[in-house]
Amino acid sequence: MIKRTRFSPSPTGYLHIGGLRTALFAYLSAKSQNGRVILRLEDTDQKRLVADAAEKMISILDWCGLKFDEGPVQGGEYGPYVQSQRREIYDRYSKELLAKGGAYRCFCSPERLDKLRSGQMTRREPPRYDRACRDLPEAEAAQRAANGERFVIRQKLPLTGEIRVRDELRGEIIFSAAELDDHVLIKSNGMPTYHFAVVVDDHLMGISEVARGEEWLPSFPRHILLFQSFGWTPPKFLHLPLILNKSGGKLSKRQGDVSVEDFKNNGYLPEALLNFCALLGWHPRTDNEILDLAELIKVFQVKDIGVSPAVFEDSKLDYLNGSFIRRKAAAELVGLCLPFWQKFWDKHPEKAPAKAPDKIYLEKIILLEKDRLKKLSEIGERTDFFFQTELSYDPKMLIWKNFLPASIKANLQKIFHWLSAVNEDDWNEKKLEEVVSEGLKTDKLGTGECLWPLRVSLTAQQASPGPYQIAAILGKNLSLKRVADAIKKL
RNA sequence: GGCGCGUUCGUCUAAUGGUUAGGACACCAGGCUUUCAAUCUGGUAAUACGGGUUCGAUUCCCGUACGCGCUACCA
Repeated sequence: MIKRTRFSPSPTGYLHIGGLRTALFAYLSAKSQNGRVILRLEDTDQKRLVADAAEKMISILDWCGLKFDEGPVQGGEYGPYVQSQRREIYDRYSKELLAKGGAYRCFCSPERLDKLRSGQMTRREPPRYDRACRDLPEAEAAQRAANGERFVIRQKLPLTGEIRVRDELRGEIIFSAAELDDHVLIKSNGMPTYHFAVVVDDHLMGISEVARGEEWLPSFPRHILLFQSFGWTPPKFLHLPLILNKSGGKLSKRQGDVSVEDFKNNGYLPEALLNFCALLGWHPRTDNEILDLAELIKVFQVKDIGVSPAVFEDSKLDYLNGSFIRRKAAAELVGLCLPFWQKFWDKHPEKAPAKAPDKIYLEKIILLEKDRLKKLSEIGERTDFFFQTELSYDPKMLIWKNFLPASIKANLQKIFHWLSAVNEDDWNEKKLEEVVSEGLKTDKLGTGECLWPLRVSLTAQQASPGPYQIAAILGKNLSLKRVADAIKKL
């Protein structure tokens, strides 16, 4: 039988890193076994819906590279894949459940329930529905409903005994029936709650394995019981450990960037995000941890997932991002960096190039920078000197260690002299290095006292790639102009 | 409060009833280097606590502590 998993977010906000990890594990679990992954939108709480959230969620999942086999956009034979469009289905099955005795109508008013709950709280009792309507005669309940009285449908749970459920990661978990209350399955507006919709949909959509957050563990027995009331075989369940922030708390927007969209805008690659999420609670059998989606699919195994919560700490994410940047070809990186360059130039118009730089020029720059880049968003700042004609900087920057300005000036003058002699056709990294090294040797000059000021004169930066590489890209005219400018400053 | 889940270097994690408790990131030191990266070499650093079981426990059991989750007509 083909494995079918699903990711079913609620479109009440942006996809965050925890959601991405859940999606990824569902995805990997299916894809590592040639299964299918389904995307389903759980929008049964109309009050909490956020405009555009569904669209954004779908597009960011797509950006991440997670391609679903069935879902709201691509359709499929088990649709619709949006719960709010499945009301008739839930209606039908709630009637069936009522008939089977697995549920009952409850006419209690919200006011009564509030009072009940607050009374229980003050008496330090666990807040629980008192099952007032559980034993209403069916004829009476049906009559009241027919009269238009508002009601909800509650699950009729066993009063005693224990409920044994199996989580694929933790093994058997035992709950006491007495701890569970008859929670709402169908709200008074006719919409199902999560508990009902998830069971009906997972069954109807042929889901064979559910990966979801650990926060669902407490309601897990209810779901199993519901499957049983319908006479359905439940799928396998994996409750993934939660992801915590650095201080051990819940991941939240206020703590910084948790939305995948933010990571995208800050220059992270989807490969790195996916790889990082995979490593949160899962580990490969081999020592190689740097894996893109295709590689993850190859080595992923459900049994390698751990059960303890993971703290989200982004230094490793930066490392992975750098690794994936280094893996990319220059041409592709240029395309990826372009929006970030543009953003930088928009913010610093004085540093923007006069005319749009050509692709070849950008590729050369990328080749120099890719080893140094941790995030694509750094590209503008790191490479600004490539696009300006005039550099402004403090002349002190040109000074190497304790050298005197006069001797630095003399060194730059020599370098200027040597470089001037290079033919424009020979102006390349190798030739420049040759010429300067030769000059240093004959004049018995140290490298630091010459190359440092040379590099600063070309870049106006404390840290950058080497001067030969930069000069080669800048060209003879601009390079010499910058050295001349530096000499004037001293 | 009740119920549930969890606890190995700072972080992500591996391993085993007997190991010098392994790897990765970060950090530190060194090599390469004009700088910064990349890269290479090395280093610091962990089994929450208390009881059992056992010849032996980090591993199995119990308890405690701590953390997290749930306790809605939210998901």
